[in-house]
Amino acid sequence: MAERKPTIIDVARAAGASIKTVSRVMNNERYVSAETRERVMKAMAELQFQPNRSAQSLKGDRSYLIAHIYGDPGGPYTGEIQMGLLNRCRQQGYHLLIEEIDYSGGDVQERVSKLVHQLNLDGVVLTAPVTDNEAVMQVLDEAGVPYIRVTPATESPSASSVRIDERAAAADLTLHLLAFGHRRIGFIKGRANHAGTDLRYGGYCDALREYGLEPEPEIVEQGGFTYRSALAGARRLLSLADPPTAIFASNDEMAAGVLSVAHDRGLSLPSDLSVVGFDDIQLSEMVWPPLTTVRQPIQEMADAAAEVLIDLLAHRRQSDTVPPPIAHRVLPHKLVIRRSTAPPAKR
Amino acid sequence: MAERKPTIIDVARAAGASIKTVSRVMNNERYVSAETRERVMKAMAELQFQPNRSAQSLKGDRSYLIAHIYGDPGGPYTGEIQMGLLNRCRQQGYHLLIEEIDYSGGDVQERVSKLVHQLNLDGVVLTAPVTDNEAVMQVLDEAGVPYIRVTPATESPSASSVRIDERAAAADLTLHLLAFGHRRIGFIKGRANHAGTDLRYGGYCDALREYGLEPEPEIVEQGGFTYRSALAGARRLLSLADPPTAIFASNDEMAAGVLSVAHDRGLSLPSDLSVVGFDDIQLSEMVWPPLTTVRQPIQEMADAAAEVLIDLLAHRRQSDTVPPPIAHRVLPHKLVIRRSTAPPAKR
DNA sequence: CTGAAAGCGCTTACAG
DNA sequence: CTGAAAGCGCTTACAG
Repeated sequence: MAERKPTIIDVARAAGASIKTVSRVMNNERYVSAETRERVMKAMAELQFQPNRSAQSLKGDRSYLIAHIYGDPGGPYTGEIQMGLLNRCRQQGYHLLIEEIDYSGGDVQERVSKLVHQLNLDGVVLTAPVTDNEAVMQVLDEAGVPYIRVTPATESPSASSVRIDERAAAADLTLHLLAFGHRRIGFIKGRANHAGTDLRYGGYCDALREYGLEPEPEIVEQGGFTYRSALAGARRLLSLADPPTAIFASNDEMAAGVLSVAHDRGLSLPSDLSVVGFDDIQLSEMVWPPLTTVRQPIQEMADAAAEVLIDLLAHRRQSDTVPPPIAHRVLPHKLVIRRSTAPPAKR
Repeated sequence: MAERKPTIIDVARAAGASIKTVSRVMNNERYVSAETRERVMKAMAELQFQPNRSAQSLKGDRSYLIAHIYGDPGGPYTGEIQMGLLNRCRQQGYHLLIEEIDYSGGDVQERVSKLVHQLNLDGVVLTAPVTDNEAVMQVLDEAGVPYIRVTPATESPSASSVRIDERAAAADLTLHLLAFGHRRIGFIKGRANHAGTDLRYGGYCDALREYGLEPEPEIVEQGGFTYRSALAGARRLLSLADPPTAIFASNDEMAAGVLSVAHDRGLSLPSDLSVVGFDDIQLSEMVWPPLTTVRQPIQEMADAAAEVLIDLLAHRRQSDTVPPPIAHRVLPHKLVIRRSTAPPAKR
């Protein structure tokens, strides 16, 4: 069974210094002579000393724990976000806790409060739709736990955020279809209460108007960001007497749903129907035809979020430095043209 | 900013009891009179008391932290595993930490050791390929941290495991193709050093032999469990003078790759080519045609893993009870027949 | 059934 | 630049 783990006392003894000095070295504080520092470092290495985070957390107030709070269980978006967060956290010695909250449930405040208080969380990353949850933000504000919002509906003056310009991205995608000659472009919306839903629809409308067109409610369907949620809408659109020649689905999973419905009807793609998605998750390459979509740099966004958050935490500990200002980063998106779009076939 | 959080002392004062008594109530220990227990519970509720996990962890030795250690970043399998773990952990008051280890990197031991010692992890869930990593298990054994293995290559007498019978599942899938009349069935293997790779290939061979056939190396390709890794093999198989009438890809992502290659060649599916995958991840419904595959109940496996682990932890704390025996659960798999398989077309 | 004391491994003021 | 003391909020023996 486990040997006794070395403590700061063992290190101090081995280095011939006080525990306070060891603590100083551990925390990279100033005022330790180079010589002493080296002796301590050597002792730490020899003993394979690893500070006990619980003890650090109890008196100090850092836990080295960052939580990702989200409400999109198992989705590919969440997976990619976590990959980005993980990379950055690991580099900086933080650990990542994942907390899915049942967004519809009423226990949201309580769960977040428990998390924060019991675990002494250092910081939190919020993704949609939790990124816009006032109750969650209130708990975090009251507890004084810093957080960063990924893709919030509106930027707040009190918390930093990372996003892409979803409206512009949706417009780019729509313009791509318009440039191909499509004039009747169906649209499938995302989940209500989700920031991206309105922004993407807004970008679609912007682009249509640029071409002197008005969105037609007849070819706009409600979806929910899942594959299944797009099926009914796609069927209705393709059953119209005058069906659209292209369909813009508000994310890639819904676009995959549109493709399935089209295949099922024996349409030949993309000549009979062009389809675009949004996000450029891995799925978009795996369906047939591969999706034209707009790439959100999800991992980079997550990485940037973690970076901003950790930077904030570092400054918090050094009360003599000026805290970094609230920042709202907008990362570049990119139109990715694959084989699911083409000029409309002549009728 | 945050009010001072109530501590056990505040609760004791409010309830007119000692802190030890409060501690007893918190930990559900015996020897507290019903009356006292109730007074304490009431005080805890009124003060919204939430025990500080760092303090509990420092002296006691539970952190309420369970880590999932894996080596398959961002894959859908990992996402579903985590959903299952999360559900169970939440119910039991545990939090889930995710630690992706760069499986090829050499720092595996060190990272796991850090995790365990710094964070006082209560337990660990291992999934493939880490589930078979001797170095990781050694660190955990030495540290005395309980762990459970999901789908290990071989069951060990010292750690519980959860799995499905992959060999039988692969045989079932192959028999399904054989029953349709396919006799030339290509196979794309998974990543080397991954337990599932050999088991799935083994099941394929078992089924062929049941029909008096021998596997032909000419139609067996090496893949790596990713979409891209299947493309080259699929192209080679379909370029043969006598191409297979069906292809068994060792997981769903690779099967999606096979479908893409087939579409690209203008084959009509499934009449020109039947394709099967393995796992039944969400993707399998989203491609065209939807994949015939075998369902691993990934979430249930994760749930069972967390359950077994947490049960173990509970017994550890009560030294007077007999620890639960090492268990190796085999969950049922299920053949899922969709539209990617059909009898071979006449030639 | 209940409680007073000591201590977990660190960090925070406070002195030198 | 360095260190001795106190304390974070709990739990573990140990007494009653």
